[in-house]
Amino acid sequence: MREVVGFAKVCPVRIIVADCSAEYSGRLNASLPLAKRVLLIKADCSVLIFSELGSYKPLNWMAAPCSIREFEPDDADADIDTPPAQKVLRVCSDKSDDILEVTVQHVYSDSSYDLGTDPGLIKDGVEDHLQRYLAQQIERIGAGAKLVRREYPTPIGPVDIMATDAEGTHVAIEIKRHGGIDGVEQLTRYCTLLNRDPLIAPVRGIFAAQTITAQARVLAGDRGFECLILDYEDMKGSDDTRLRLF
Amino acid sequence: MREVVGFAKVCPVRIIVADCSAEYSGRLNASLPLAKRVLLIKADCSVLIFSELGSYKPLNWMAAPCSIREFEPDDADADIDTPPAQKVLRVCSDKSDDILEVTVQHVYSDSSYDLGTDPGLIKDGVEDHLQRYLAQQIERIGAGAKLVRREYPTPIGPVDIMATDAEGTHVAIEIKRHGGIDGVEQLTRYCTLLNRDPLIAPVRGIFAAQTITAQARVLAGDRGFECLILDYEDMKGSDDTRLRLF
DNA sequence: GACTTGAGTTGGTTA
DNA sequence: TAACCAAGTCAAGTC
Repeated sequence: MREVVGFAKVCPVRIIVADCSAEYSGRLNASLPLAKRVLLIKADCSVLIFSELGSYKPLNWMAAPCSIREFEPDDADADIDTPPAQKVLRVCSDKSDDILEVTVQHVYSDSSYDLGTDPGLIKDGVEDHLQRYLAQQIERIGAGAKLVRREYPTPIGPVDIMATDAEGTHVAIEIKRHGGIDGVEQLTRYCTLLNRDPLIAPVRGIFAAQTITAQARVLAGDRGFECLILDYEDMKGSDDTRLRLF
Repeated sequence: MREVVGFAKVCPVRIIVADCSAEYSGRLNASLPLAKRVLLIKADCSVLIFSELGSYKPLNWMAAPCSIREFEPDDADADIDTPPAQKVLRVCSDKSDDILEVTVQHVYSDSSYDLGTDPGLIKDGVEDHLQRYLAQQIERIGAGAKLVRREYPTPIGPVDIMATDAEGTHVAIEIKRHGGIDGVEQLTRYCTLLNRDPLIAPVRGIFAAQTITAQARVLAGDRGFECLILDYEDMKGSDDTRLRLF
């Protein structure tokens, strides 16, 4: 095969529609049989291979930073039985020994565009809001509760919310959008640690989430934690920050 | 705005390069300022918006199943100061009330392709394979070891591999490709539970992975677990399933 | 730079 | 169908 030099320098973004097959070798090996697909080669040389269906995840890809070398077959590669591969893109990761090799058979379209730098996405997250709302509306864990602070620091990471209940007992709250076993484990680690501190012990644990899986609920019960279902819309409706504007 | 009918029926895959802005509203709100980007609209009407950089994840997207309606501005929308939007794509999820609205200002390219169904990806080297090989080659945990079964069921989920060692002591094995603290916690849960059963106790724990983080290693040691590094290529080389073919 | 945690996670398998 | 778990997860924040 003859190497074609300077591939990546043509243009920032290249879109190819072609019959292709691909082999990935790295943390796993993955093989993609010949089919018509969309190849997206971005400015950082990352490569994405898409089919007609499926989510935003490509069938196969190479993440940046990586390098691309392009090969064309010489006559020696010619074979009567199989149509000649028009080109091979060998994409090598710069960080590891991952390799994605794309063999392109027939090209339906190949075009390049300069998009320029992207101003980026502005997000307005939900999990963070759950935490903020519950901190604002801390009596949802029980009348007389008081907020100590959000993101209460410990040596093993911040507790989402630290509060005290009506009796003045400390309450550590772990918040999740969707509560699974992992979240209970996390809360366990915090409570175990906090209960070693005579200034803070005893510490109650509350596992708060919009939804909690059955297994997590059982585990939480086993660990002596209370489960609290959070109704996002309800909390949003009770939000009093709007009132503060007046 | 005037609605353009039948958008999604044009062709399975549509690739648009255009100046566009986008607003997503759903589990969170996300806003994308005007910039030149690549839009990929797949056969299932899912929409992906890419910039020049970043990983395989689009800046913004809508997952299938969803519906697309396309609008064009009428004269009433004309504005002297701002260039007129050429079109608006309103993408609505069929399952939830998620909406992605893409405003397209200037189109550099707009083409469609019929890719056909994809034969799909063939993978090799995922956790399942590690598990299968270790079950086959169970003496990697020590001479005289015997496999009890893979996916050994417990009330809190299946143990990856249950075995016995040369002395007949039960051994619970948790397998990960990359071993972190979570995996050790998982193994801890299993062993704690299993050790309560007088018919099974005592149970040794082995944390087996291709790589194990230093912290997980310390935690595993603290819990009395043995760590075992798995060499996938070596295990694959020792695979005896090929021999069974003869 | 390694590790931890969340994600509009996505995807697959099983009960 | 729902729940659980793995992912070539990715990406952000922290240590």
